[in-house]
Amino acid sequence: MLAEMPATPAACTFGRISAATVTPHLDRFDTILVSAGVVGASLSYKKDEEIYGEGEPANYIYKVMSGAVRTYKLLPDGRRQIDAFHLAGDVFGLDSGDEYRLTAEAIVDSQVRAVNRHHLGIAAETEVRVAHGLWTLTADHLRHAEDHMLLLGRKTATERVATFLLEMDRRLAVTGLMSLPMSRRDIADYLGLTLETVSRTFSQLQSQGVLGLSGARRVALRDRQCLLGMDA
Amino acid sequence: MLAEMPATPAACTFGRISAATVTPHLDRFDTILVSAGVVGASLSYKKDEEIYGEGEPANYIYKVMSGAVRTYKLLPDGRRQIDAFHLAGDVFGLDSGDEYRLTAEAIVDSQVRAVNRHHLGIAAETEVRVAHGLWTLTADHLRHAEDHMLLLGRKTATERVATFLLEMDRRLAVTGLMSLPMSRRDIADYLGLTLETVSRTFSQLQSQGVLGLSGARRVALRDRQCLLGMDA
DNA sequence: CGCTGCCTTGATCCCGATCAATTCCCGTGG
DNA sequence: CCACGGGAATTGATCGGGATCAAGGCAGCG
Repeated sequence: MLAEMPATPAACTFGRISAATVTPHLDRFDTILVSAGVVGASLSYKKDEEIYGEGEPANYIYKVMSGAVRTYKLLPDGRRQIDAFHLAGDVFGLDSGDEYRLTAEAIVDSQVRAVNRHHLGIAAETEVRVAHGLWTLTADHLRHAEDHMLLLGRKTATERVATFLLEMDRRLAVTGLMSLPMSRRDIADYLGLTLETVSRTFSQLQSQGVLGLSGARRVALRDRQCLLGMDA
Repeated sequence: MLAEMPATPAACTFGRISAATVTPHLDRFDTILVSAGVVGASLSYKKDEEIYGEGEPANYIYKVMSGAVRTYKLLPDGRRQIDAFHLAGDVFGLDSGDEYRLTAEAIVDSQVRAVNRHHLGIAAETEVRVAHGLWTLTADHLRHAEDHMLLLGRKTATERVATFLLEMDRRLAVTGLMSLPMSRRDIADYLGLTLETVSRTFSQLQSQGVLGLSGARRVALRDRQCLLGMDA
């Protein structure tokens, strides 16, 4: 088993789920794993550590247990497009095909669960729920990508930021206050903007009272209705 | 059976494949159909006719037999983002979930084959090849979406047009001359540009000798190497 | 042959990018 | 606890690519 682990994980434990950071009930991915009869390995990555690189053999499918992960593509000159942020509970790395089409990096110190793709593939051939579950997860990613293409192709800077804030609010705000794991540059590369434009738009929304900032990463949405209106 | 057909098709025949326009050998989608034991219905749509609308119940999965189809999303004020062009042999409409997330329209008079999603879903539960095939098709769409997000978020106008030309060349150029089914506006809404910018970029590429235009829709790539360089 | 919709081309504008300082946190060590 | 260093964020000034506004041109089709 050890031989098939991704290279140089910061830490590595087997067969034990660190349940504290993910809701205890079985989600769709866990159900797939149970159906497939595989467990996977827990791995830890430090901030900015690469989990896998574009073009590498796609041997694992991952689930975020704690922390946050970005997946992105680069142009030869370094321009970067982040296609998604993956938070606790999210699955990433399920590109079909032999190679990863994106690079994945931990945004902050993160724990992930890595599941061997080959094992899942075998299970999918006999256990329909596994195949169906993997399809559904992929379709969810496609849905997000479709929405994001509309944002990148047609929305204004303010609309992009409003969409981003509502998405993050939905995904990680428990109390109405959210603490963003990602930098302004990450947000910019996700929204197809520059970090300056993101920063300016945040400031503008704050001065309009739509937003509360306590430190750059701590955001409180004060007027969701207004943001929904800006979202277009 | 008739009751489950999409509303008001321009024409409708059953159980017969108009094989002239699609390669005769069984492709991946046909293999799925054979495994699932379903055939589907042939339908014809006129230029600009809607095949399905965003938000409608997603009852069918389609394959283009001849012609071309665009799938897109709209913002409330009419801004449009085309997420993909579907040409002969392509499958579209396989959003998982109950509703279509995009609108599909024929770009030119087109024939499509419609397959009942419910039947496929049932087949997928017993026949693993069906489930696996649907997953793979969805993953292909996701791959395209990932590439397109990079284009929409980070590429310049010239790079976008170069990418588009190479994509169309790959997909529909048999002889080195291709005849585009879509208008400048369609191309613009696909690339996240205005039709004027697309037109200007075409003209510029022609004057550079990279491109040959004989009528707006007939394009010959004279220097693929140069386009590959521009593609970034 | 003419009409109508699509396309091209031109002139100008403006949103977001770029260039350029500060300023603000936040983590670290004293 | 506070002082400090340095990366991250904010803010300002200016630029420019692509959008917008506005005519023509052309081709495909009746």
